[in-house]
Amino acid sequence: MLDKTDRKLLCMLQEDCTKSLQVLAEAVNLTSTPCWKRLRRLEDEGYIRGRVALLDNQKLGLGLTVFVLIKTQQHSAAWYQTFVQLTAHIPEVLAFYRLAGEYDYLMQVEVADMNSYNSFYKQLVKGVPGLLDVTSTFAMAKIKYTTALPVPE
Amino acid sequence: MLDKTDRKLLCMLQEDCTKSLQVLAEAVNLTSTPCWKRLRRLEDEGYIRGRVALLDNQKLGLGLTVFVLIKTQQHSAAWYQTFVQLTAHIPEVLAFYRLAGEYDYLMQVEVADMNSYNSFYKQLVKGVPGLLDVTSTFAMAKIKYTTALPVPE
DNA sequence: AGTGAAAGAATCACTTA
DNA sequence: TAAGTGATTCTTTCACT
Repeated sequence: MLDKTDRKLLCMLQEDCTKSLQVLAEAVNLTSTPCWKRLRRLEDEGYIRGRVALLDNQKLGLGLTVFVLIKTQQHSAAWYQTFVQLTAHIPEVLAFYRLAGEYDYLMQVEVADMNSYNSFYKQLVKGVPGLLDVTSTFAMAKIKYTTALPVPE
Repeated sequence: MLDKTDRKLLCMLQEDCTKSLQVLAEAVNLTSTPCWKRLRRLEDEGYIRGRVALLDNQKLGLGLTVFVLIKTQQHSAAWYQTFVQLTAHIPEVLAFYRLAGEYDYLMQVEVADMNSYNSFYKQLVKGVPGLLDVTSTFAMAKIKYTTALPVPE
């Protein structure tokens, strides 16, 4: 279980994981060793999945975010396998969820422009048979995007 | 502009930013100093937005991902301000996009369970007047979720 | 782009409450 | 069981080549 100190550490690290042990330790009124032991425990127990660098979409020339809503009639395990194989490994697909509701799947796709999206789209509908409805919804503005989860009390 | 070495460094760091300079440098056939200078440049020029720890939803008791599709008739700047103020600062809202198409906004919300989502939902529809259609779509499975952007050639 | 030195941070064995 | 000290080792950073 997590105490208040653990939660504070997790919050700080999901904002910025370059903070040094010293800084983290001071913030929770510890010295570096007990703080380090906590971090290691949080990592070992799986609270921390990893530490990553976040890159800038625009700088990389990725100007277009598309949300793809998909309906299908195929519900066999084999079809699902193929679908996931063909799509989840495409680097432009950042997120991919199976949904409950009107649509069966939601995909977040990051591409350079409409041209690139067109290529992706063709690849998708050609590669995966049995897609009933593929609705592409384009993002006009990114109001918020964070990787920081709400850390409960 | 980015050369092949820069791109490789960016790719490695968006997988795991705890890699030491030595490891990174070896991977791109450099010694640590020139490698470090590149990283600093990539950071200064804004290619790297930050380095963060990724936490585990389940471990934090966040078992429910909801995508909220919103239609509105309000399009004034003032209304938009209020809407964004009231929603973007809610920690359960991880992502929030303005869309082109049938729906006006898409929100990704991470909560513990249906109960918590109910609270969030009530807070949303009470706090923000003029929401025409708020469709909550629940994720059944997370097939893919990555923060790693495709790094172009 | 590289060398080598200096500064800084993480890690650990051991001690204390 | 949790925190602290101090030594060791590993990393980052920088002046200089």
